[in-house]
Amino acid sequence: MMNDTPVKKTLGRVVKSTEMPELSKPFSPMQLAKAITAKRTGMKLTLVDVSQALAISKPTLIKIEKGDVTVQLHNVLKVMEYLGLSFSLVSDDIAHSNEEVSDEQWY
Amino acid sequence: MMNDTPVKKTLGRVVKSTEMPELSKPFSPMQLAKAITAKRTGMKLTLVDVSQALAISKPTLIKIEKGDVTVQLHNVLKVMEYLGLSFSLVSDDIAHSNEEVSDEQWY
DNA sequence: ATCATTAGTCAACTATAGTTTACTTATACA
DNA sequence: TGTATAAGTAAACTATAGTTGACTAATGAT
Repeated sequence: MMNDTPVKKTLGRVVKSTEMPELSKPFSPMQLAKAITAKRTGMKLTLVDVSQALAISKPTLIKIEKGDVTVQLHNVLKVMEYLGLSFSLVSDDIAHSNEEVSDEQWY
Repeated sequence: MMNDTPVKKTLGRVVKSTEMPELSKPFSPMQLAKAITAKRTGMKLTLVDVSQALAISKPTLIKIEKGDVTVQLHNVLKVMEYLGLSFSLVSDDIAHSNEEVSDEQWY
């Protein structure tokens, strides 16, 4: 199954651009990792590009893109912001569903 | 403005339950921190409760609940999972908006 | 087949996150 | 107001994430 698409690079070079994972699926460190790699390659940036721009070492960046969670939240957030990725918080509220729908009258 | 609501604790004790932040607003470390505290207090768990359950020290937990980002992603995720919180990935796609809306016919 | 360029690994070192223990402050209840 | 419980802080120590520099492995172009 062909999962990668070649994309033109700045200097006229072609690089494998890894595919963006399904953002709708439940969050996992690997999903995050893949999204980061996909974004970076899609933006035609090398590990060194990002590494230099954010003052993060290449090995650390690689850890992040491998889904290693033993990294500082700080570093992950820096990378995400730089690449235009963000989180959204999801709470397992176990449905307040019906009772106490609101203080407001809605009908 | 009254921002906290007292809630019955397991041993018949009343504790300030901090309010859940707006999950719809843009993500920030502080939003995450507040959501975690809100969840924990809402579940009537003490810092020590969580700290022991997850084998994370109290100081580290406090760092997390203060929005300090110099903590391991690993620890943040453990706490979130335990409390029933999760992330959802958001990508600033800079609108593919119009062109190539979909492969499918939708009208 | 060779040459750039990028990705990924490794080892030694440095920086700092995380732990433990103890203490202080705040909160709720009697 | 005193007491129990929880939150938060501080310091010394330990564990480990992160860095640097050099090296190897892929990948794509010519």
